[in-house]
Amino acid sequence: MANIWAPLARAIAATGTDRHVDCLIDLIGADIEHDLVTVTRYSATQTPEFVKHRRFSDEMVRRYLDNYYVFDPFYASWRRERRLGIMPLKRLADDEAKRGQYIAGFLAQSEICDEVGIMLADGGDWCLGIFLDRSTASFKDSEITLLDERLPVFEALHALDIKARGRDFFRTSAPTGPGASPRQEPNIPASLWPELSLRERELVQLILAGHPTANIADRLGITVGTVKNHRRRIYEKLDITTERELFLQFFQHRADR
Amino acid sequence: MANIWAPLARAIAATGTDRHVDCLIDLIGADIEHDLVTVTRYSATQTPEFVKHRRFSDEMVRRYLDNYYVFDPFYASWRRERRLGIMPLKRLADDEAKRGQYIAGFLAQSEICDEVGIMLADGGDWCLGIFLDRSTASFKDSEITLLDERLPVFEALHALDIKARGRDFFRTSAPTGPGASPRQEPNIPASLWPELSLRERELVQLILAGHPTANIADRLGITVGTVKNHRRRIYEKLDITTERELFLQFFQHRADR
DNA sequence: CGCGCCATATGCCTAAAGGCACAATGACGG
DNA sequence: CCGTCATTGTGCCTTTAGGCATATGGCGCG
Repeated sequence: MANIWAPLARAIAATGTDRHVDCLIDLIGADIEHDLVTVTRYSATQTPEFVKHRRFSDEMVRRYLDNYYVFDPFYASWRRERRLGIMPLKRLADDEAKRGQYIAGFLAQSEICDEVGIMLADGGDWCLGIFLDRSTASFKDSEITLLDERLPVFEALHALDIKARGRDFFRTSAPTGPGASPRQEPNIPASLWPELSLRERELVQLILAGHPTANIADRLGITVGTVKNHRRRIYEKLDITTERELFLQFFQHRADR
Repeated sequence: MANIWAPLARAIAATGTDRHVDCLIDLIGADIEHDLVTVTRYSATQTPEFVKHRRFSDEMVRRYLDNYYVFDPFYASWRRERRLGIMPLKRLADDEAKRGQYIAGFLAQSEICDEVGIMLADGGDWCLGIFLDRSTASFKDSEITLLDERLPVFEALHALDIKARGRDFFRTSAPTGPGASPRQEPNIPASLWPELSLRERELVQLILAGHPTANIADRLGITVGTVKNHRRRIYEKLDITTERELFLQFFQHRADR
């Protein structure tokens, strides 16, 4: 336990730098024995990206991206459910045929007998999957519990890294609404207002683009009353009471960058 | 030990925000029993600043700043040695006469029997001192050791906060309350909207700063009707019809720079 | 002197946002 | 199963912004 503090301090200091992922791996694996690590990015709509590995073979990376990702139960889980958190391989209630192929084919060839994924939100419909792998012994429940306890720290570190890098979330095309028709719509970074749900972010995007409530209702196919409800909920979460304060918060965020 | 992870995640997420110091206090005191907390900033050349306290008295704050800081052994240590880290009161190899006065005078009046300082670099010749205080029992060596182990994490968090704020000197002034009271008001460049009169520019400044019509009327000593007239005139000149379009025009002007 | 601009004021009405309460449904986790 | 959250909906009321018209006085300019 005492050897967690140094990797933790390093991971904190490394947010926003190129060392972030490496330090995050060090932290996650600090007192969980493992034989190798793979880091992959999953999207709900695109093929996975292989980010990094430790003690894994480049040949197996190539095979994964060529073929085996199709059978990857973690990837399938992300596409189906978008679930974040600690995910042990043996808990994936996946299609048994696919999981069988993943284990018999890919994992066996990689000499992996068990795997646990740490799925962290990565902006948009992407997640970052950091996988600890074992060659001979399976992960114990106590080890999974340890990772579960520490998950909020991993998530906070990764969120901070995204924020420090200032990546934008929405990329919208040109709007064609009546009234306010700006040439350039405000983009809301993923790191801004993390307490908002996806729907609420959609609402905020339209509000900040200058659309009045009735127009937003039309666009989203909901009633004016529902838009008002969302507005109230958003204002509550952001501790404001008016639309103009929303503009100001956003303006301040932009001014701080 | 399991209850360190939630405050740790919160402290990570709070870096660069107004909540940083509060979350840092929560983290430091998470499983170290204490009765009250004081947070002070020391410079090698200026008088101390009292940043924040928990369960301490405003009267004692006043007395400290009026008089007792002169006898503060932590302050003296900082001025003399600039030493950072975990500093228990009983380890301060200070002038015994001064330490005696601090304990007999200030600490006794505050009903504090022991104190440990966590001294973090704060930019320039300043440090941030977060002090855990006990009223009845002294801090144990094992508790000090625990803080020593965790110090790199506290340091990394605070360094990250400084970096995120982009300031050489960290300043924790009173946070602004909810509502439209921005830290930084929009400035309207002279080249923007040259068709506006001086008075109209004054109005726009206040509108963009988030003030509603009634508030603007009060500030300028005119009636609500007059403010509305000005609004109408401004909107005519800028070929818009609503306040939100004014925000958008301004926002676009800023985005274009 | 007349005109236009600016700043200020009044009155009335409409549209829209905000405030509040309540309700239903589905998904998720303990 | 229960509680929580997100999403959607309804209704009623109040507050505020916007729309429109009119008026007055001061100032500068042709």
